Amino acid sequence: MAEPIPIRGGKPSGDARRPGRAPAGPYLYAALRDQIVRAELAPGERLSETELGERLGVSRTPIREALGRLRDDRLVEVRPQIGTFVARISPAAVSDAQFIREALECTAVRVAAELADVESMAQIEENLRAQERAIERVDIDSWQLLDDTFHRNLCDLSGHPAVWPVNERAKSHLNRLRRLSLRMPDYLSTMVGDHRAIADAVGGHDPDAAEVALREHLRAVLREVPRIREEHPDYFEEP
Amino acid sequence: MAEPIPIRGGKPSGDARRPGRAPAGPYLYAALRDQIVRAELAPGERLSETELGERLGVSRTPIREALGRLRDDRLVEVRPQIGTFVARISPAAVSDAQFIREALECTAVRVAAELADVESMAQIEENLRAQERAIERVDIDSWQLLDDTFHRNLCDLSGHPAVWPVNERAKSHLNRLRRLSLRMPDYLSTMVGDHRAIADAVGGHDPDAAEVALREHLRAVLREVPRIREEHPDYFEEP
DNA sequence: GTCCGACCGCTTGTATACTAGTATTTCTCG
DNA sequence: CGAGAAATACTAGTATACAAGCGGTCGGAC
Repeated sequence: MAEPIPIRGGKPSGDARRPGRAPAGPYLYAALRDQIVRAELAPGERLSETELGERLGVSRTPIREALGRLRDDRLVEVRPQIGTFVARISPAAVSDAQFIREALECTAVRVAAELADVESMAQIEENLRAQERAIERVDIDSWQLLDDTFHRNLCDLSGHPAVWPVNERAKSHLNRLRRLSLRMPDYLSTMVGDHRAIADAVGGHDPDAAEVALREHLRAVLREVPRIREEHPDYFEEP
Repeated sequence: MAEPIPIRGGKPSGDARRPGRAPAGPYLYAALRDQIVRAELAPGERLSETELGERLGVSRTPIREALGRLRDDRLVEVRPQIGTFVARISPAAVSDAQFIREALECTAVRVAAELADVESMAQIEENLRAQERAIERVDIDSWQLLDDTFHRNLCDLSGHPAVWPVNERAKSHLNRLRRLSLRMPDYLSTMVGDHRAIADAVGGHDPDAAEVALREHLRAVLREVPRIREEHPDYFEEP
């Protein structure tokens, strides 16, 4: 697992300190969530607060705060007195997350298509070019960040910045699948092609076309589920 | 404020114990959220973890857990070393919450209208009758619970039970306004009339009519905002 | 050989203590 | 009398200790 996170109040590990000495909870939450999404903490794996604290160089208290949020996100399951377990991927939870994601992002993209101005489209264009550069470098990590930024920018273009945080947490299960999808050949090029189609519809002020393109794009990951399940049956809940 | 909450581990206050001795955090979260929604904890009011713990008969730890979730819901703002403040109602947050609520509930009701069967409609009918009885008794608390159940049942009818918890947390700001709306004469009768129109469209398997009726219904509370703001200007953020 | 009870090791939930930061109040000096 | 500095009181964040519960193991009895 990761080396101890340098944060305020934690036992010194080397002299590395996080700039600004921000509270540890949010940082730990992001770090643990990322490890779960990347399957570095495998579905079904048993965690303990004490052990996580020792590994990350902090006491149980900020670990508990982070795990509390992960429990809210349904990424871990806490069983009192037994332990904390990385949640397995539930087909029902995936279906629910997909429903929420489509409802939020497709509604937002319609409004974005109505409101899009030159400045917003320039920002989206820049993001698309960065995605293409990341693919040329086969830099999957960068591409994934840019992918998220693309979708976030569209949501924010609706004028409702609170949509993205809600969407992001609701789609945690999908993020796990998306991460597992990335190793398919030509997958990223297909994704960027979809992104360009969506951007063209938004820039052309066509809400219907934007929604259709986005909905189709969002469903791509679901088509990967059977293959992912075949490669990683232990990642999934029993049906 | 409320008398101490009987929970596991807390200092005994009388001998009342909650059945099953469940953890305190979720209970405190619900209690504090309810007090914020009811404006019993006024917007802008300064809380401290120590004081809340003393009032509620528990240590700071479960209070912190509850406040962490309330912070996620944007119902409180935590300023380290200064205090925790009940969030004022932000017009932008209200607008965002309304957007999310419409996106989720209107998408869900369309699916519900397609899937509704006799058993589901019977459950919704029973809820509507209970709403009418609550209005006859002028029992606003019961009605509000039934109102939530009505909307929840519609969401659940989409086959995606995860929608409601996401929606419920996202619309916390709207709940505050809904609570403040209830004292209008004839408001509840209008609400139940809307509910019946929605139910009729769902039962009639008419997704378009169900969405239109629900969207109009959901927007009713926004029309109350100017009056609420006039009566309680201190509840709102500066524009 | 099987079953049951006791014990141990681990867990989470909560209480308490410590630390660092912030704001307010009080005191001193010009 | 006002301004600035120092002291004080409060806060949240984190570390640590204690309590209760759960599951597994081992030993004794049948």
